[in-house]
Amino acid sequence: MQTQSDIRLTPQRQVILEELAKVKTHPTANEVYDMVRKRLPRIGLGTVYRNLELMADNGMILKLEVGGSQKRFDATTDLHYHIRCTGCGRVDDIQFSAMPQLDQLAANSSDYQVLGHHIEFSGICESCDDPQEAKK
Amino acid sequence: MQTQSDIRLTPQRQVILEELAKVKTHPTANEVYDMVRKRLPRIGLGTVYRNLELMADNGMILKLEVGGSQKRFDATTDLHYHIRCTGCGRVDDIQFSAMPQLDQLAANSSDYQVLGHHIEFSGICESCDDPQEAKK
DNA sequence: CTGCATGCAAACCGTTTGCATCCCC
DNA sequence: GGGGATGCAAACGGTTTGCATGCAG
Repeated sequence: MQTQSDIRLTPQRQVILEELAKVKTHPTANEVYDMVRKRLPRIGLGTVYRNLELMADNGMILKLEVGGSQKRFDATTDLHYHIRCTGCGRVDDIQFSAMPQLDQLAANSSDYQVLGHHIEFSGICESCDDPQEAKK
Repeated sequence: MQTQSDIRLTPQRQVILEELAKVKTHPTANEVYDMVRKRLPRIGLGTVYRNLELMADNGMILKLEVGGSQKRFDATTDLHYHIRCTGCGRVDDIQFSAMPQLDQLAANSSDYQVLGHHIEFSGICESCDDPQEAKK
């Protein structure tokens, strides 16, 4: 919960940030790596992971811990929801207003100190909306 | 989306199911393995994974694709929400009624064929509610 | 000159899979 | 006897980490 005060903006970090901001998808670390590598061919995958993690901790970007085996990253940090295609795994934004009041409900019905929430819808995206692919 | 018609109830499967039903937590595959191993010492981890996966496909149990690196399993299959402790990673149920109407909202504001949703709250559980542990 | 950041490669961890054996129908 | 289920161990994919080098302050 720190601010971005103390993070040095190295070329690598800047490029990661720019490339992430450039896409509306929610790329995995590897996808970010691929995008960034076009501009910085010698960058290491470890650096990408380290910096994505660091920026997420700093609140500069969002780390999405959605279903599926890979984490995804999002340059848009305000509260919004996502939908994941059970066919191909892609993740899109859901365009309706967030419901911060849910946190209150949760706080009332648990012993936790509630910090926030995330809603993840699942469905079939247009490209996968083919009787064949639909399963699994 | 098949029914449990065609699944053979082997001793291993039965024990997995029983042990899972016995706990209110949402154990990871490894935790299930540990519980089951007390009764079936020779069971393999692969068998546990295979059967959890199979039962989830059959709708007999729920596979929770929550945040964090591990999948968790739940013997309660009706729609309900969860809260995950950012300190220790434990997952508890949230006791308020589900909101199936959210799916309609999502359907209206996306090009997906919406299948369902899950809400995951995050917070600090009682045991971790110690200024020291709270971070990270 | 000092420390943080990087590239690289090896390690790690959760999960999946191939295979030989076993057991139930 | 045949097909699925099991135990075991090796492979796998995504992520993390140790380490030597590089670069900025």
